Amino acid sequence: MSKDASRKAYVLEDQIGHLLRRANQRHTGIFSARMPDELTPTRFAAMARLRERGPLSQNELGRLTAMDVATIKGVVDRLRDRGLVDSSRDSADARRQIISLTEKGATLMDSVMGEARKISRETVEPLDREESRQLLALLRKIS
Amino acid sequence: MSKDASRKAYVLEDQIGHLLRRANQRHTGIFSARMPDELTPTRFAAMARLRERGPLSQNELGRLTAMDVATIKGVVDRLRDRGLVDSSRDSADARRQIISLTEKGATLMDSVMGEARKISRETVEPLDREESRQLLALLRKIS
DNA sequence: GCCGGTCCATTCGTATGCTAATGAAGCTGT
DNA sequence: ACAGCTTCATTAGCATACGAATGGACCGGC
Repeated sequence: MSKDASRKAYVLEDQIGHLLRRANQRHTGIFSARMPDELTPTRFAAMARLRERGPLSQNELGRLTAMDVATIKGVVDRLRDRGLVDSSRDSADARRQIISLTEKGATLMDSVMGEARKISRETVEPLDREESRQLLALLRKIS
Repeated sequence: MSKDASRKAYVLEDQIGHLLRRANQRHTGIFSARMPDELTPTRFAAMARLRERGPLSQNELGRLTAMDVATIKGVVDRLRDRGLVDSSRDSADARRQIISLTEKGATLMDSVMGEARKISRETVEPLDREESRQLLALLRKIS
């Protein structure tokens, strides 16, 4: 009795954290099914930013993609290993690594933008247009 | 022109994947600020299931917490290292590892359930009651 | 009773993701 | 000019997370 009262119902399925984690799993699953192997959601995000903004310092790229310095470093290293980005010291500020898309990286991004849009749509496919608009708005509020 | 047309506006901030990732970051940040160090969101989820269901095979525990076999193994190993769960071979099925909460684990869970509820509330704190109800419903639909 | 298919756990490799510590470089105020 | 603060990048350590491969155990049908 008192045990039940102190427990109340803690239903994992109703917890925001668990639901966010599952929704994320759904998205990354769809992403990896549709995208070429050398792209992952985080790599794609970094390259999308570079495509949008042009060359950026590694630190700035991390901030603009919500990755901390350690994470963005790993992502950039792996993109460089695959020839999708280049890095060079900033001549004006020797602390900075300037990251830029290579030709190969830019071409790849051009070729997958269509898929990226499909992935976003497929992720919210169980929702109607108004629901998915709402979901984006609500997520934006807690980001 | 044609370049702009082929690109249209691909705004990272409007992509469901990016928003889910950011919302998740928010949640895990709040979680680690409020919970004791030995608990992480995934560990907590596993222990919450054990608390709710009693002893489970490692495989079943993984399914019930949406972790694949490799992930749940690591989580269980670390919980066992900390004395929060025990594991033993199932006498009825020699393939299975039965995972159960230890006394220490059960006591810890009892002591943190209040915090867990606060974490869920704080994660959706920017939303009003109706909005957070909607968010949970929408996320449930895409899980 | 055993063969083939399935299930369970483990291991390996790779990728995010975070904190903390370190060191180099830049910047600011005096 | 230089001391102290801040910024940038790197590294080490730990914890998810997943696919693929392996090997052992179960189970169904024959």
